[in-house]
Amino acid sequence: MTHAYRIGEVATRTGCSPESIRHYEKLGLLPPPSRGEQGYRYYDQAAVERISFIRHGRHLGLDLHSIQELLTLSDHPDTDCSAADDIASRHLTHLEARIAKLQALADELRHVVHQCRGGKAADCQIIQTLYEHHPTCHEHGCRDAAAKR
Amino acid sequence: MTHAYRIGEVATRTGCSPESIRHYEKLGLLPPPSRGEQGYRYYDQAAVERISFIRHGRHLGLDLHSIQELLTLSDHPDTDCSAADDIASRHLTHLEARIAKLQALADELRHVVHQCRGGKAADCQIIQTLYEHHPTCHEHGCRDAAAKR
DNA sequence: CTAAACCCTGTAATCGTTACAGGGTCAAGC
DNA sequence: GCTTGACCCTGTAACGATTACAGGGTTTAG
Repeated sequence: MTHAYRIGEVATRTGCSPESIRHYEKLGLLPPPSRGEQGYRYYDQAAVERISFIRHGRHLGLDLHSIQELLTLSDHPDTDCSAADDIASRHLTHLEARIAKLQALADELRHVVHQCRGGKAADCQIIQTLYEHHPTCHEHGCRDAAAKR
Repeated sequence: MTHAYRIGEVATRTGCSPESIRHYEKLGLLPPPSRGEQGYRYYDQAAVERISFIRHGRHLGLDLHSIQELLTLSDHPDTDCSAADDIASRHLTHLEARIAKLQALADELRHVVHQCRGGKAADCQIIQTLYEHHPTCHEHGCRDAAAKR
């Protein structure tokens, strides 16, 4: 027996806001649900699971387009699913690149943080660095670049 | 002698697109430059350095609001610059949190990638995981969750 | 003198979500 | 009954930073 949930109930169950659910519908990730006499959306259990699927994908950082592709695969159970693996691998590669980049940024920031406690802005190392920053210089030893000014 | 550059030249020198430069002006990060008879913007060396400053800040992942604050500090050289340190520290903390989160996502993805080579979508572990994903379960050993279906 | 390359303004797109405005519907308590 | 609050509807705009137009004017090189 599959109950009929209104959008607010589904939102609670899935952790998705009603706005997001309507948004997914508009984008075509969700089939249009049945409507009550007053136009309210009514969802069955399958829809709840589909929304959870989307939610979990988002939680993993997948974009809605990738999730759409995965849903399409899921809708055709006889399809070869290596495409799913491709999507996940692609995303993983993308994540790793992003992590590496953020890691590099954090390292750069660590170099300049706590270098100007109590000083004046005119002497601030952080501000100086932004004016004179050379992308190739990541070492502590590069004083000449900072001394040029 | 400070030359007058048109926006395209400045774009080349700073690595910023002309659109971005105009955007920064509209947001108030750049003072309105002087204009030629035909309305062209003309920038001096100080403007080029200011745009480079913005560019470097963006390269570090700072948002334009933080950059705005840093520019204001820089415009008032007698101000105490501990605010600059706060901005950088705040951003570093934010970066580290984001890295940790992405790292966790990457770990989760690594668990599911390469689990369904050549199979059908109906049996795909990736798709199964998205339907049944439990945020608290990060271990390899949690088979019962996957076997419930 | 013409074509390419540049510049101008203003608007809309991107991505996913949130926040409205302006209106309708349903349950509870009085 | 009737009101109050919680819920739902649609449509539009905002967020942040950038990019991509459209539609028009200007400069520069061949």
